[in-house]
Amino acid sequence: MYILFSGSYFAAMSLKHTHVQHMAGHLIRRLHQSSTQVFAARIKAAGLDLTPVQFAALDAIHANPGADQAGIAALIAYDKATIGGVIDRLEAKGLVARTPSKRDRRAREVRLTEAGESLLTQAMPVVSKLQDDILPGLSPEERTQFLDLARKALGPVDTHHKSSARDPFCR
Amino acid sequence: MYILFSGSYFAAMSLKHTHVQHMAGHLIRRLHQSSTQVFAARIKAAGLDLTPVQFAALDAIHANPGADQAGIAALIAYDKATIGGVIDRLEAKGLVARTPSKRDRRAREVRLTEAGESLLTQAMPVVSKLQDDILPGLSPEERTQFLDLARKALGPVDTHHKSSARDPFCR
DNA sequence: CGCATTTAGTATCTATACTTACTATATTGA
DNA sequence: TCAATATAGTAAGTATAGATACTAAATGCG
Repeated sequence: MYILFSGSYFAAMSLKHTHVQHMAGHLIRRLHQSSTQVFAARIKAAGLDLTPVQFAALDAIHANPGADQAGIAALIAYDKATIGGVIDRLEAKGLVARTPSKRDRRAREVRLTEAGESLLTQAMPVVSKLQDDILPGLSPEERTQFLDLARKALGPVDTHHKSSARDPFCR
Repeated sequence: MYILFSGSYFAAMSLKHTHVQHMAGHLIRRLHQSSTQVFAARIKAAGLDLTPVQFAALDAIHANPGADQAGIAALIAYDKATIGGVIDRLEAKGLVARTPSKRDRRAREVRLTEAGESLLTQAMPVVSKLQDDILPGLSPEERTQFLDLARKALGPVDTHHKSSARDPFCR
C-alpha cells in the first residue's frame, strides 16, 4: 500500500510521535484498516469480487433465508441505512433476490440466488483461511487471546454462538 | 444503538448465527464501529465537532507543524487520497492552513491555526478520557492486555510503519 | 375501534477509505 | 545529462457508515 511505503521527506526525517498513536481508538482503526486490506487482497487473488461487508451479508442471508433487511442488519450489526445499500449492490450483482413479504407489507425478504450460493461457497474457504493473516504479528496463542478479549469487549451478542439456544435479541 | 436493539420479527424469532461472527475481521470491524460511536458521543457531549480521523490529523499536525500531507498521512496511516479530503474539511473549518512548500513545489505544508490549536487543546482531555470507555466489557488488566496485543499485531508504533515485505525507509 | 407509537425501508447528506488515473515536480541512474 | 522512475497532490468513482428525515405499514393501548 502507498501509505506503508511512503518515502516523503518528512517521513524520512522521522516525524514526531503523536498522542493518538497510543490510543485504543487509533489502534483499533488501524487493525480494521489492515484487516480489510488483507481481505481485499486475498479475495482478489482468488479471482473473486466481494467486500468484507458483502461477504458478511451473504453469509448472514445464507444462514437465514427469507429474513428481512432489518433482521440481517441486526445479526451483523449494520445500520439499517447501510444494509440497504449493501443489499442493493448484491442484488445488482445478481447474488441476492428481494421479494415483498406477505407477513409485513413494509418488509422485503432476502434470499441468495444460485449465483449467490455459489459465490459464497467459493469465498468461504478463502475467507476462513485469511483470518490468521489479519493478525500476523501475533503467535497463535496470542491471536486466540486477542480474539477472546475482543469478543468479551463486544459483549454477549458475539460471545455465544450457534451452539447456544438462547435468543441474543430478546429484551 | 438502533442496530443493537432491533426488535424485528426475524430478530425476535432468533436468527441463526453465521460464520463471520467468529471471524477476526468481523470482530475488529465491530470494535471499530463501537469505538467511533463512543468518540462521537463524547465529543458531542463536550460541545465539540470533530471526527476521530480529524482529531488524529490535528494531533499529528500539531506535533509536526509544516509537515506535508504525505508525511501526516504516513504518520497516522491514512491513504494519500483520504488525507486530502480530511485536510480539506479541516481547512474549511478554519482549523488548519496550507502553504506551498518552497522546498518542493509539489508539496503543501500544513499547520494548525490558532483555532486549530485551541480546539485540539479542548479536545485532548476529552479524547484521553474516553479511551477506557471504548472497551467497556474488559477489566483494566484485560484492557491493557488487549492493547498490548493490538500494538504487537500492528508492529512498532512508529513513523516506520509495519512492512513485512520491504523496508521503504532504508535507503 | 381509533390513535399514538414503533418499525421497515428509502432518500439525502456528510465523512471516511481505497482504487485508478492524471498533472506536476523531483530524483535517480545509466 | 536525460530518460526512467518515483513522489505530492488532486479528481473521479465505488463502498462502507451513520445521522436525519420521510413514507408506509404494523402494533399497542385505552
